[in-house]
Amino acid sequence: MLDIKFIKENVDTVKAAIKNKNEKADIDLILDLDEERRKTQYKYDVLRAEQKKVSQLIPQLKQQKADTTEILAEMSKISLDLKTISSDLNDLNEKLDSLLQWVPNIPHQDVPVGKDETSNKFLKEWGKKAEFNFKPLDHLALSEKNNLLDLKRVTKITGSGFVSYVGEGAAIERALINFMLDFHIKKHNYLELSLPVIVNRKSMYGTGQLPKLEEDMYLIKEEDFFLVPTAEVSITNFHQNEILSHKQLPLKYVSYSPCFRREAGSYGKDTKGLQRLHQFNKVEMVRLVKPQESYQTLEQMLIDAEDILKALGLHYRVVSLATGDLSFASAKTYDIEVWAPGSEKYFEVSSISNFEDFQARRASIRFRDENNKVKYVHTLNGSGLATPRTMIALLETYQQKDGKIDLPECLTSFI
RNA sequence: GGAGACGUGUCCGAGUGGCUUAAGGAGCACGCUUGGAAAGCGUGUAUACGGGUAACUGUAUCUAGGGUUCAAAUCCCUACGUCUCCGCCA
Repeated sequence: MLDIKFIKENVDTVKAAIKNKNEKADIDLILDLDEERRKTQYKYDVLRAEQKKVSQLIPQLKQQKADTTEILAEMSKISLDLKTISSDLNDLNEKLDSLLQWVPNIPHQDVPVGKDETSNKFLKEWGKKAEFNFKPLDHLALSEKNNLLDLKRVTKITGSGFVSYVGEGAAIERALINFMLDFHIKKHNYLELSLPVIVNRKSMYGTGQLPKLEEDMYLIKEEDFFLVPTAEVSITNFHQNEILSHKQLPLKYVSYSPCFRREAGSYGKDTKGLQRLHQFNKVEMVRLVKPQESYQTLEQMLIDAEDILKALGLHYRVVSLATGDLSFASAKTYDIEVWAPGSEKYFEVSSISNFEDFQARRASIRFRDENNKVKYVHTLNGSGLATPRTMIALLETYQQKDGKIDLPECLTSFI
């Protein structure tokens, strides 16, 4: 959510952001409504002040046995007027609020402008594409050889777009999760949280998944609850509606969770194996920081995620997302893409974003600074990492000629 | 799922329709006092949106949303949450 004052003072910036992010939001209508709301609020305040003043006189008048018929009649009229005005005010607030929900965050000035991922900017890479003296297999062939996954039976339990890890496959996935969690906790000093993966509507608004992505979410109708598409939702909303002390900041959290995505609109895309799933596991990092620290923190979180791939010895590259590829709530995002030699493709395994105060405003997460001023925190999150695609790269990179997988030592100690 | 109790500020806690401008206490901050500390004393202590150069000031917020009333923390309805008991299930 953007501050209405900010919108008012930066109309052109906001309109440009909406256009560059391929969003639709009617800023002119918002400004008109805000003006009207302000006027209505003032009318209400004045009349209400009058009502309170006179109401306080009534008991005195009654005590003096004065005739209050006339004054009561007058007050009755004020009361009615107030009702009308306050219902207008409610309508205006509601309308304004629902429009503001659709205004995306402003991209940071460093973010390349462009309408889709073809404008993403290459930043750096680490390691080299693995080379083989035989023709490397892709992860599907490898998992078949080693019996790591079952992609057929799983459709009986649920349907397509789900995976079952079997035997050593399940062990590898579990090792990955434990390895990553441990790494962030011990080496990067994050605090582990284990939170619900079922959240209410308010939380989904808080982190900005709603209203835009409702179609992409699994909904539990009876309760109006959602399955989280990422642990970011649970972690960030952990502090929903709080005023923290500056002494508590920065907060660094890491959490493992399954993630649920309907992937509506991407049927038939990347359906092969582990590429795109309705349910997958992910280790997620979230930080709440003071505003002046957030961009430095973004760089640190990128390094935290990179460290995992380095430890696993997987070649990757980092790109900075263009405005059109940026998520609704993000001001700046780095994607880490890992190389999978058998598939001969880079796969996105991490997305690290700075939301500045966009989520903090929606979820109302504030802090009292050194001068006792209440300000919004900045929120950031990053995958560290998503397991299925990491698994693809892992299997394909460490395959041997005989089709066996020779896993790096950092993982085998977790198996 | 059934029955009941409860929900007040940072926390505890008073408050059954107007004398509440939410008492009182604790905590916290600052000051006085002290060689230093503690105790004591004094002062301050929410958030949001308006108005004003400012001191200051108007409105809203007692879980949330509705209702009754000239007037609601207080009465009524609904939702949510917490706790207790019962039932059911791990």
